[in-house]
Amino acid sequence: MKTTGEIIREQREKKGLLLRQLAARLDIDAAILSKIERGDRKATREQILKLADLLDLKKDELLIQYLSENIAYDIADEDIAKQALKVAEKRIEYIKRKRK
Amino acid sequence: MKTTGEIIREQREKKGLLLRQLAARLDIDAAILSKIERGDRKATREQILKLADLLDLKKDELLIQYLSENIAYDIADEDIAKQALKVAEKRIEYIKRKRK
DNA sequence: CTACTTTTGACAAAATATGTCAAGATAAAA
DNA sequence: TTTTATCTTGACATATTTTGTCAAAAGTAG
Repeated sequence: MKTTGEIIREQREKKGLLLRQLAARLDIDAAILSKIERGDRKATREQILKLADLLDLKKDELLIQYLSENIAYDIADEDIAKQALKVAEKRIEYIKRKRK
Repeated sequence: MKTTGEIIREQREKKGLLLRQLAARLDIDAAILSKIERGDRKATREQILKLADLLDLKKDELLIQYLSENIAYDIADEDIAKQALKVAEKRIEYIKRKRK
């Protein structure tokens, strides 16, 4: 299963971009982008959207990867992780229903 | 659907405890507990476990409520919330499989 | 070796989370 | 209705986490 960072690195290399070049466009130091690609640091939501744009990746797909990774990271250590996800799903349905 | 705060408040009242009393046992100001019960502030994971203990609630159940609420809060605004949850589930399975 | 890219770690700044306190709102008792 | 106790709210302080910079080390190709 690919990480968000791996997806980004692959696509950056496909485009022939250096860390330095892509980082400049993101307005951050190359060190951070390196860490993001390697999974040492999390990107921000804004950076993910910019990256999708700059690398011609589908925004929604990359965002799903990114969000799911954050969620998994938050609860993977919990024995009850799966149950928490199930309840979260119901909660979200509930919230969306209520908003209409 | 009940919030974690509502569950806590109900149980505190069932036990006949004042905010001040329960807060003291949690080692925080009553103001914070009030906010937690009303959904103004998030509890910490540690506080949730202590609360389950002090209020005779099942640790796992309260923790599931709490975690699911945090997850839902994080992504409820996203159109792709549900898809992110699905992928998160797969990711968690993947992580757990890998660990063994 | 040299020149270039990437990685790493120490540190700084910014943002967020967590808490205290005191004053205001609410409600029940006298 | 005044008094008393509880709860709520908002301003502020502190602590923790996140996000970033920089420079040196490590890796890679000519």
